[in-house]
Amino acid sequence: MTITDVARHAKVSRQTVSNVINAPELVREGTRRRVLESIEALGYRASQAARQMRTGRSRLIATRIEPAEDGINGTIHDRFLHGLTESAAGFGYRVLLYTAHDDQSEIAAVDDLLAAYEPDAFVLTGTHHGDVRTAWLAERRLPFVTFGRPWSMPEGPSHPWVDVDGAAGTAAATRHLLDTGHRRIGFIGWPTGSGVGDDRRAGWARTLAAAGVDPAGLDRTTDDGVATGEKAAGDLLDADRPATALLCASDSLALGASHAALSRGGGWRADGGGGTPIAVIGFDDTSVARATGLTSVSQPLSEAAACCVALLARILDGDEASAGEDGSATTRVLLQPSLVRRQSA
Amino acid sequence: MTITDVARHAKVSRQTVSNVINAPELVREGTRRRVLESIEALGYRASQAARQMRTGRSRLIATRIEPAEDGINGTIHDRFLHGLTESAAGFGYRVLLYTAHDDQSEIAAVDDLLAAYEPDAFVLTGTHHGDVRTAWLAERRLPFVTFGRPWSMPEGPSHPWVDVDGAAGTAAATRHLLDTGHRRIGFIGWPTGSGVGDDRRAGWARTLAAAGVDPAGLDRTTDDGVATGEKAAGDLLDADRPATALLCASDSLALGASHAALSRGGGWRADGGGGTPIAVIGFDDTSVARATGLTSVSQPLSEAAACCVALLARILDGDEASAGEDGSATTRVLLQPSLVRRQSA
DNA sequence: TTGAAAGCGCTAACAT
DNA sequence: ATGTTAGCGCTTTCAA
Repeated sequence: MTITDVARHAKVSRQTVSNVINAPELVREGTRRRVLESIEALGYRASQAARQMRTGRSRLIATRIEPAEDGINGTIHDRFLHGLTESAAGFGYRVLLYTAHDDQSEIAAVDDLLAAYEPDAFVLTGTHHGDVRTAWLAERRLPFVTFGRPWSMPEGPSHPWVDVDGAAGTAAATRHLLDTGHRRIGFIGWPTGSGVGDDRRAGWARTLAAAGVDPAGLDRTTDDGVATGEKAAGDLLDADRPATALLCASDSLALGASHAALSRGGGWRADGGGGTPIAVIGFDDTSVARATGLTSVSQPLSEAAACCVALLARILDGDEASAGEDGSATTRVLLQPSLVRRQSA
Repeated sequence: MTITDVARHAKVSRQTVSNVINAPELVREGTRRRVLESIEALGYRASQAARQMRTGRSRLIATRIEPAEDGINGTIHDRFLHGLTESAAGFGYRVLLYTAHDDQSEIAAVDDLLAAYEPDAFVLTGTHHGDVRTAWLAERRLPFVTFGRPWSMPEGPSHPWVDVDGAAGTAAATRHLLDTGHRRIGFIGWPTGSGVGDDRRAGWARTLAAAGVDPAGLDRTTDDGVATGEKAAGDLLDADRPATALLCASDSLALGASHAALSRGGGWRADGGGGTPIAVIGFDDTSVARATGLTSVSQPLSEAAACCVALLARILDGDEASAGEDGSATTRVLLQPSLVRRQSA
């Protein structure tokens, strides 16, 4: 089933069929309809390989699939990937997967892919300080978008990115806790330097400051995990001036925190028990949060994925009309997360 | 960077370079080394598109990415996908994604993909009774493997598949509970007819039978979910002859069950409280199980993915030598799950 | 063992 | 508005 078959069926030349597909305005109405009917009748679809040879475009977007590392937080990558695949299809692109375990091996994987499959663009996730991947891609003038801000851009021209405003998320969560009457709102986050983590902490800190609450002794730093979260929460709850609410940088930490609250008789699951229950809020709205009734900050992942694809489509399919003055005006998207309220806060 | 550049660099004809890559035994040692050096030096890799035009092989494996539906159990698909991508790369294949929301739309997606990208094979997940996808693919003689048994094959020739022996998993879990002294071991599973669910229930039932334990009043059927699991577990725990252990068809159900146990003071998290704690075991060893200390039956997902790829590679790269008498001897793989013991049982 | 010729299906440039 | 020509990079004959 080739373009020649269609041409024969529609009694036109091969080229006319090609024109109907790629430059319909060049073909007379009647001819076009006849060709389209033939295409329909024969169920023809252009071979991507042949097309790629000619045009140099593969209509493939490559992205890395992560090992679902930590388990709880890994699930968000899954949702992002699904959104990406769906949105890409809408623009006539397909998603090609590769694996890697660090920046360097990802560069190697990208290089490999490039030579063989020539993906038109890349979507990078998990940007971090000192990310060498973006520079590598930028140097080679390869089209790409990151899901995640460039956390350490030494000035210079940036690249297109989509991200979720984590600080706004924790700020909203903190505000909610303040509104519920809490003053001693603890924060359990990751060690300084992680970009994402610092951002989330910042939203909490600035909201507390704006409300005139002293954050002294309310900030805890720990690696991600349920056990570490439980320990840090224990710290905050057993302090001289104990926290009454715990905001966490991840659902893993929050799950641990709610265990700590529970074992001290102040958890939201400990029905009754006297006094206001200890509030706990997580981040990412993972399956665990949904399943356990944990209030959590939710990232609009499908939307983020859709933005990534839209950005790429604009770059690749060169919609000149929408390019800003400097061409970079709308290549940065910061999406707002939302607080999903459940039983825990 | 084409094969011509390499030929020039190595001072041989284009064809010889191609032979070095595709039929090394035809090329004299010295020439081959020289060509390989040129390939290395230039960083050449064959264009997949051009190769595909000639050979009709895309070295692409297509699979569906699911919407991470239920949340908790969806994460296993993620892990499978990662394994698939990694294993495929080992055989020189890449994984191409598509989405669909039911059998019919999946067939449409596959059909679409086929015409444009010509993937060499498909990996189908989530087989079920009355699955129309496999028949569709088989009719067209398209290479594919399913992760999941054909649950309703009306005799006839089957297709290659890889699955995990769910019954063996629940059997092992039941045996473990029996060994720990439990006799009243309840099972909370999905409504009859789901293949996977029936299988898991069967392992429990036959192990109880083998131990001479009467299963009367110990079997509960409910849709998947945390809330439904909690309710069913409540039923079993509040019965005249209450269950002392709860085996569940999923981690979602198990999570609900452990909540029920907890609220009745018999949960494994209720330290002390007198008497043996109520044991709970889940299925799939998801992040939730890991995070909450839930004992769960673990599926070897990377291995399953590796088997899928290996099966496909054998079919596609036609390793005649390893083909059995009837060619189907080793196209069905049933992997054994393992019980991951944690605090809950 | 190596090289030359042909052609996979498509589209960009040019000719009609 | 439609048709003709050429060639993308590769591999499969076939010839040397």
